[in-house]
Amino acid sequence: MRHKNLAELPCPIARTLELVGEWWTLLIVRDGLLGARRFEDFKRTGIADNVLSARLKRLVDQGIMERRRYQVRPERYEYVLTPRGRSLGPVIAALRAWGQEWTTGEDRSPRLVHRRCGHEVSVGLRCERCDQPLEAADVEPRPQAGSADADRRRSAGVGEPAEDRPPGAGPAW
Amino acid sequence: MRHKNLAELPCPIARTLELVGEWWTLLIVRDGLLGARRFEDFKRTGIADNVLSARLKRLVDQGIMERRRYQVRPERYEYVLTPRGRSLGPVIAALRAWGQEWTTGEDRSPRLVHRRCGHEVSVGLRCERCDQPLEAADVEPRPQAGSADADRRRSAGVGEPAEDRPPGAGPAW
DNA sequence: AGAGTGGCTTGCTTGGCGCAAGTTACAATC
DNA sequence: GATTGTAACTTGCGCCAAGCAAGCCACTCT
Repeated sequence: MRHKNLAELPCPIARTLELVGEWWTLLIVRDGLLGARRFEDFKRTGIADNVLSARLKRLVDQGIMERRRYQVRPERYEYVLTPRGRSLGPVIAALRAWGQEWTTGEDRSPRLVHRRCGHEVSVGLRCERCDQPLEAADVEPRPQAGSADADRRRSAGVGEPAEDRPPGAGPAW
Repeated sequence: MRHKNLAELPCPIARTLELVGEWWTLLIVRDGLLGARRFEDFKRTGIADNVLSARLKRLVDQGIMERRRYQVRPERYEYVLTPRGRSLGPVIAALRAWGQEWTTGEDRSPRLVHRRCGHEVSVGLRCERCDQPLEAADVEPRPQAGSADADRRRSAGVGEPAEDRPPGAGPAW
């Protein structure tokens, strides 16, 4: 039996994970962002050949990477991120930031710097109107009008701390 | 044979994925951020009982969630994110943003809004010095001094487009 | 007494992953 | 011209993880 198909859930996060949530996939995207192009480049992370082969194939099918021939005799191919793939940058940056803050271990990964000023770059939440960086505490979820979730929340009181729940029981967001 | 242990790689992204990269785990964190607390809440996404049970156990062991008793007879437990878990917010937000831009399908997921002004929130890269939102193209990777990667790059010319590589062959970052 | 609830566990089956070895089509070296 | 090397794969094997269904336990409710 295969993995359950997350793409059928009415949620963009689940759909994204369906495409890139398999073991190794986001590390391949990371390497792609850092300039890896060839099978051997990606293998260096420690992924098994057959798995790498399957992942690259799937990423190409999904339009996240592009397979291009860089040599004719013998035929050799390399893999580069498409715009769709490159726009996973913030996901990778967010994973990286969390790992740096909350895990310990060697860190030989390249810093990400602003090309113009050389200063280190961070990821974060931002309000487009206020044009300000936000903390998680400044943010709250708001069910979409007409969604099943909104209905459920209205009738069950989820989202508003309910009486039978301990204090601080509201959503973290 | 189990999954290979990504935590041994000298990379904060790999270490993060070792902790939350398993199938379903980030959807559980998503639900936690949105206020889910009980086994039944998390099950609603469609995850199998035994898998959910294993994931929650692991998240608790890792300090990402906390198991607390909310009722004595019969004993009932619920799961809430710790600060460590809540700070995965930007990861979830980045996955969500990518899914909204690059996948199609129903979207019943709650919007994330700025608590004060009600305006929708986005995630993105930011230079702390320039205090400006950045595009992926404004960002470049810079190997850490003394890292094995820096050495490899110097000798192999990775990072600087090499002559035997097609145009546009530098890192996307 | 019987049904329902919530948080589990157990057993079964399929398939994903790691590992090692083989394959193809060449180029380079002895 | 025979061997060695290289890059991108594929194949085969064994174990473990995920999905599914069922059962369990300690209650409460009808």
